[in-house]
Amino acid sequence: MTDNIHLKKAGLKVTLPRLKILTILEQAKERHVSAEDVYRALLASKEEIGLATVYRVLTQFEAAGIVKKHHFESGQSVFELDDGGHHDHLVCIQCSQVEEFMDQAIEKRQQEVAEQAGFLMTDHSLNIYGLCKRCQ
Amino acid sequence: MTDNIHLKKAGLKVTLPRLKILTILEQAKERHVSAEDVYRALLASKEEIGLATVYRVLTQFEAAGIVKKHHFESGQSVFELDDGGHHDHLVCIQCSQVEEFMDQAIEKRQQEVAEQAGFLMTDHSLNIYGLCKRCQ
DNA sequence: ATGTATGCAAAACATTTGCACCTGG
DNA sequence: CCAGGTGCAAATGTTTTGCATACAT
Repeated sequence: MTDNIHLKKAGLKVTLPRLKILTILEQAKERHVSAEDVYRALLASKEEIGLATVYRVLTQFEAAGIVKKHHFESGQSVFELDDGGHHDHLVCIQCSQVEEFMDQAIEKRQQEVAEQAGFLMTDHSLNIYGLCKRCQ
Repeated sequence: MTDNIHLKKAGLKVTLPRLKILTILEQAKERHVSAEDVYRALLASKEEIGLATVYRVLTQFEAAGIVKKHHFESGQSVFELDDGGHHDHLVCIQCSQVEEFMDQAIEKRQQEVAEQAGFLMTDHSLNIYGLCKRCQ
């Protein structure tokens, strides 16, 4: 299975917790999940994996470039599989659902703004908060 | 003094802690400060104000539109006086210094992106992370 | 075998809250 | 005087860590 390769390539031992967590991230209905979400999903599938391990594994995955971590307003961090493509987020303040978008014009202007300020941009995050279609 | 008016207009009693905290926000070298920063500044000026009060007052100030609260990557929230004008942020990942900017083209595109997705935008935050001039 | 991962419980943070006391209008 | 504000300590919610045990290679 391709998951093993993913992990090995990242220099991580192929362990059951890591595989399970990776599977959950791949099969989650919502692409953007919190550590707690992952933990609950593990419990639901009768896995004996501690919350501490979930945090440790997600942190390792982030360092390995397997997932991306975001800090929305909610207080807890959310993770999503990193498919390599950059995008920004629309976050519903009612149902917490997250949609992704990507706008070349904005990306370009950001780069220009950073340059103009003498900043060496390493990263950026743009989140639009509001009510999604269903919550209005 | 204009601070009293600020507070009264917000329906807040003019108390010593509130005045002191407002003064600190106005006189801070760095416009963007954490609750802890404010608390330390109070200690430095020999004020007997608890950290809980700092949080309470800052939260009230936010509700009253006196300050804005931001969640950068750092884990703690930072506050800045709200002068009414919207702007986004350039955050130095080394020295934590924050610069402000505002770009009409980006603002406009954001609005369009939200509309296109059927989102009713209530708020948005754009943060560019990187190394500031001095830290490169 | 052996170095790395894990589970559990405890610690560490940032922030909030309950409650008795104090204070501004 | 008295509603509202404050200080302190304890509670909360999230994330991290120490350590003895279990597991992958």
